[in-house]
Amino acid sequence: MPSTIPDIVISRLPIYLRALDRLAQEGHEVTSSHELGKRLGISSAQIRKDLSHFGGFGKQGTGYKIAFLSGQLRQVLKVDREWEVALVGAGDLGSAVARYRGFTDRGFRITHVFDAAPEKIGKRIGEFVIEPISSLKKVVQENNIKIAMIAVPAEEAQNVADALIEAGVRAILNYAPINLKTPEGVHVQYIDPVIHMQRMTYYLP
Amino acid sequence: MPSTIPDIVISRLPIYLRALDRLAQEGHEVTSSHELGKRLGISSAQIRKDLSHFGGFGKQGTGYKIAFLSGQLRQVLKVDREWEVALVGAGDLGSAVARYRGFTDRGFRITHVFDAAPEKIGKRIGEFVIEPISSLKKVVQENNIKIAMIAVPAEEAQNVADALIEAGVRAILNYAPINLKTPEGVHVQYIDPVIHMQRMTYYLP
DNA sequence: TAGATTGTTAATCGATTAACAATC
DNA sequence: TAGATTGTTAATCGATTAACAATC
Repeated sequence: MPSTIPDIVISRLPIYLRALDRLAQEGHEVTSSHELGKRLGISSAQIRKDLSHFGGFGKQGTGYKIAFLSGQLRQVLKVDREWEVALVGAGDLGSAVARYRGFTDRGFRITHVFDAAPEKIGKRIGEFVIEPISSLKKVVQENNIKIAMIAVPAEEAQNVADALIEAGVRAILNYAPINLKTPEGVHVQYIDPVIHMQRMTYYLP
Repeated sequence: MPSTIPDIVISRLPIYLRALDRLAQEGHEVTSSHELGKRLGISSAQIRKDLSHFGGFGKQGTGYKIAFLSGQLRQVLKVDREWEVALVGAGDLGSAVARYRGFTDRGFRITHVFDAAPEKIGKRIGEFVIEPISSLKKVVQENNIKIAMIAVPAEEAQNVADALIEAGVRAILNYAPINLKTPEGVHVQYIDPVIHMQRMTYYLP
C-alpha cells in the first residue's frame, strides 16, 4: 500500500472525498463509481481503479456506502485527524487565508501566524496574534508543526520556505507566485490564481 | 497549431511564463531548456517538446531569448491583452479576491463585483461598488465579459455558474468547493486550498 | 433468480524521456 | 573550429479505458 501508488491517484482522492461529503449532505447513503464519475467528469473505471489501490470498499451489485468510503479515504489521506498549520505572511493575502473558515472540519487548523514586519507583531487577525518571524523556528519545533502555508511576496518565499523546513515542516502550501527549491521528502503545493486564469484564455476565441 | 495540442501542455505554459518573467526580473536575458527545467523540476526535453508545438523559439547553441519567448507565450496563451473579469460573491473570500493586486500585469482586470445579499449592494470593496446579482446578465452581456470568478457558498455556485454561462461567460475560476456541471466549450478551473492540503498529508509520517 | 456493480486484467492510448542530427 | 543547445524522432514508460468474471 505504500510508495507504489502513483501521485496522480493520491491527487484525485481529495476530489472523491469532497464529492462523497457533498452526496452525504444531500442525503444519499450509497453511491456507485458510475454516479461519482458522472458528477466529477471522470470515468467509472478510473474511480474503481483508484480506490482498488487501497482495498475493496464497495459491494458488487450495490456500490459504496458513502459514510464508510468517506471514512476510509480520510484515513488513507491522514485527514482523520486535525493538523496544526503555521501561516507565514499577514498581509492582504495572509489575512484572508487566516480568516478563511473552510479548513476546519476538513483536517486543518491554523494555530500560528507569523510576519516579518515589526509594526504588525502583536496585532490581531481574527483570533490570532501575529508573531515575529524570528520566533518561527522555536514555535514550529515546540509544537511539532509539520504543515505550513506561505503567503509572503515572491522575493521572500524561498527564505521562508528554508526556515520552515529547517524547523521541521514537511508540507507547504505556497501562495507566492514562485517555484520553491526544496529537499527530498518535503512536499509543496502551489496556489496561484493567475496560473489558473492563464490556463483558460488559450481556449477562448 | 489548434486543438491538436494536449491540455497538459497548455497547462504548463503559464508556469514557463511565470519562470521566464522571474528570470527577466533577475536580470537574465537568455535562458535554456536546461536552466528552465532545473528551476521548475521539469526535464529539459519536456520543455523543448512543449514549446515545439508552437514554433521554434530558440537557437541551437545559445538557447532562448527570454523577452522574445515570454512574448510568444503570452501570445499563445492570449494574455498579451487585458481580459475583463466579473467576480461573483463579495463575502470574506470574494472581498479578498477583489482586493488581490496580482491579476493586473498578468492579463486580467476585475471590472465588476456581484453579490446576492441586498444589504451589500452599493457598498464598496476597494474601488468596486457591489452590484446586485439581478443585473449580472445585463452587465456581463453589455461588456462582453467572457471570464468570471465564483466566490459564493457551495450551494449557490452551480446557479451562479448557470447564470454566468447564459450571459456568455466561457471561462470560470471557481473558488467554491464543488464541481460544476458545464456545457461543452466552457472552461472551468478550481481553487480549493483544502484539496491541496489533503494532497500532502498522505505523504507525512 | 435477474440485474447491477464491483475489482481486476489486458489492451489501448498518450505522455515523457532519451538520443541525436542540425546548427548556431 | 569546438562546444552548446535546439527541435524532433523513436523508444519507453505510465496512465486510462474496456471488458468481464465474480458476486451481492
